[in-house]
Amino acid sequence: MRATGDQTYIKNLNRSIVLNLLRFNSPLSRVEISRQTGLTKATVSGIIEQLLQEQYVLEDSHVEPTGSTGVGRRPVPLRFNPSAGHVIGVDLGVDYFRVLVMDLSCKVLTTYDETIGESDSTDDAIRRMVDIIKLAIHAANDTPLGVIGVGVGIPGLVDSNRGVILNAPNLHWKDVSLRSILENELRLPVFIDNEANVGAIGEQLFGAGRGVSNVVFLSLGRGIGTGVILNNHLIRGQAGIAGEFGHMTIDENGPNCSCGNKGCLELYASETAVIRHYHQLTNTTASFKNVIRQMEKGDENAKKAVESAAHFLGVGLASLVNALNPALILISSRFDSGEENVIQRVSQVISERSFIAPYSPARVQTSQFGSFSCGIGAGALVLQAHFSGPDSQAYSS
Amino acid sequence: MRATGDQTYIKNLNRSIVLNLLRFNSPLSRVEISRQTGLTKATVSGIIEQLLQEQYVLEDSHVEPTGSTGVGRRPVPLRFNPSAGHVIGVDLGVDYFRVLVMDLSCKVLTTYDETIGESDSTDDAIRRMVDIIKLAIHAANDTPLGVIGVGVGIPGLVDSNRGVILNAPNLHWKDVSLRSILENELRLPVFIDNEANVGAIGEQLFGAGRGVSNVVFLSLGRGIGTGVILNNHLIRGQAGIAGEFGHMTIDENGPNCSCGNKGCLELYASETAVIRHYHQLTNTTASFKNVIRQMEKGDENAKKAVESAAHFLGVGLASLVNALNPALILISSRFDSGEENVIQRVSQVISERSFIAPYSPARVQTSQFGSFSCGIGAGALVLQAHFSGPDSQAYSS
DNA sequence: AACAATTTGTTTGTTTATTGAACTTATCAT
DNA sequence: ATGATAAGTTCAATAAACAAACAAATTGTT
Repeated sequence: MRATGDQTYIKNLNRSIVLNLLRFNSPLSRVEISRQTGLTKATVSGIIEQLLQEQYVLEDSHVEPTGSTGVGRRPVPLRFNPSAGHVIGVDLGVDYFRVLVMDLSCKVLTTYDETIGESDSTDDAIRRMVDIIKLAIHAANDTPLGVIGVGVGIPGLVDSNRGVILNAPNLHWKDVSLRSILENELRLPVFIDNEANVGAIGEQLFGAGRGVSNVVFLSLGRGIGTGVILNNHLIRGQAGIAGEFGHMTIDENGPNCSCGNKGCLELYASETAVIRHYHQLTNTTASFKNVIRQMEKGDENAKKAVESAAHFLGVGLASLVNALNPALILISSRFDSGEENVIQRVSQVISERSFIAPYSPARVQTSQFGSFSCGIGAGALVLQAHFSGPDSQAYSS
Repeated sequence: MRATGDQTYIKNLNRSIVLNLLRFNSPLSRVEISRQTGLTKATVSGIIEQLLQEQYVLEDSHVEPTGSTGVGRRPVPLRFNPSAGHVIGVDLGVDYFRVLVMDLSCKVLTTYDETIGESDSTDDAIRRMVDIIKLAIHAANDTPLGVIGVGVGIPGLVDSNRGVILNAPNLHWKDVSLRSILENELRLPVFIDNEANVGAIGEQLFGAGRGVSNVVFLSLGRGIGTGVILNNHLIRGQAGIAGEFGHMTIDENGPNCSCGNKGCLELYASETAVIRHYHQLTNTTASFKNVIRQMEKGDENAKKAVESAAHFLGVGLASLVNALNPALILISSRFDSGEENVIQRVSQVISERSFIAPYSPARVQTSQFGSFSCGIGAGALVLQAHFSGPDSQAYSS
């Protein structure tokens, strides 16, 4: 327990409100902040003074010679200072990992790409990850806050509460307490979560989902991963492993899925599904990228395989729309082209099949960060924790 | 906006923390509250004094002659006083409505059952509802707080934010601003929501889901309605109409559903589905209750129809478990018997098909309030709003 | 029966962050 | 220059929590 209020609590609360307002709405003057938050000018001045000292915020002392509107003293523009510190985001993939150094607005400053060999053990991979992160930290510019934390996005089941990778089948990792391992090595706050969850957070805070409270992020790859944000909160469920909409049954008599179930969406709408379908039609084995390339060249079979995937994706997402009523669905995929057709098809199937759509349609579009979704999202995860105010969880029972 | 902190805010916050602690953990002494909340004894004393005055709380002055443990002054047991006021919950059904008068712990004190005729218009029905509610209010005992509000559970799409029934196909109601109509008539706070959402809240606060943070409530009737509580919050989505898992596609080539989609779960696992299936097998038309009765008598066809529904329910719920990672699934149905077999079957299918289950199993059981789920839940909806403290939604934008 | 020990609950003064109002600073228009 | 207006600061008042001392109630011990 503990989340009761005292003076410190409300100080933190208001400070956090002001800081977060600036974070996403710079520049703002003190008076403007006062108007938007309802705090008095005096309170805002005090908080700003503190934030200036901590360098989270900068005064645009250039006293903008913006001529124009209105008599009276000019407002001093205050800006959130993204350069006050760094975050590190790690995208852990099946045969690679990528370490990003970002500023406090999740702008990527440096990228480190590494491959993981087939023969590398879990320990080996983690050791190399630690080394690269340490290198990245040392190479980063000095800032008032330094590196505020490290986030990791993982393709698999992650208990984000305890910071444990429960099972990442593609990585062949199981029961790895990655958070505590990294925290011990790095002496920094570490956050880990599923790759799609992290992607959802990144897109919702800094990407295509900015300002939208209910967002579904869908990452289309070998499998299908989803991260769902409802009412500005990522859904995590009892053990922090919610969000596996890719294993929603679409045909209860369908083929077996690696997850043990039958007829999962993933079997019909992932890259793997496209490749398999194309193989069925042409008896040729092609990579996903090649199928797309073929499609662009006018190959009817490739087109068919992709359209089928889009259709099924629409079917699955229609269920999801009925269930969760999101305002926005973001799709992150590795299409080089032809993506717009897929989006359109998906969107159409959803509006045909979801009976909620007429009342509250869900927009479908591509994610903003593409292949960087996971890495940037991992950073966003850290920032979210760092900048979240005290959450009064009163009436918890 | 506005959710910033000042003295009043923290007073409310702490008051709400103490009150809610007592609400679900009476009796407690002042010191015990202090220990559990982290507030000082002095603060707790002050808050309790206020709550005693408002009669939300009572002192057990009987100075329990409980002999026993420990030296020192005996603690004064404090109890939440459910009789401080009343709530009214309305279960609006297809051909009936039911008005419940409850105390502040959602204990049902009086029940008014009314039928709605085929020929009654929406206006007629609402007028009668208003009359019965007014009657119920007048008939209720006098209490310090009186009736604190009215909740209504509705079988259809409800925009709970705006308090509007968007579409209740079975009722043939569309675009009804029920909340404002009732508030104008009754001069009381009114809350409306989908029947299953309301049921979920009721069961999670006062029924079989007490203390569980992640609960799925599934109401099995003509259709399938679901209410989902994640992290102690009901999911509502962008327009407040989330929760329609009954229209999840289970077979994308399945028969047409009234919702416009194909192969929805509802077509395979609702009462209607059982009736239809039984008809297919025997060419006899029987009510749901009759099918159950036949099953109890050993009718193999009836058994088959019910088992099939249970199987499909399991298939659907396995997807839902993968997607939302709930700790508990509560099923509210109108079985008179044989329910346990269904639950067991559902549970088994889920554990076979959900790959999340080994890491975080979802318990399946029957709801506590049965046919009262909706009415009690409607009351719980009001209580939840009434007793929820100030929610700091800091870092929003 | 008196008294120490112990625990509950109250009283009192201190601390702290917000508020509101008065005040200073800066800018434009006449 | 002067008045009007808006931005930002200063300062006393307020309110709620806190910490520590105190009062009350109960048991066990001499």
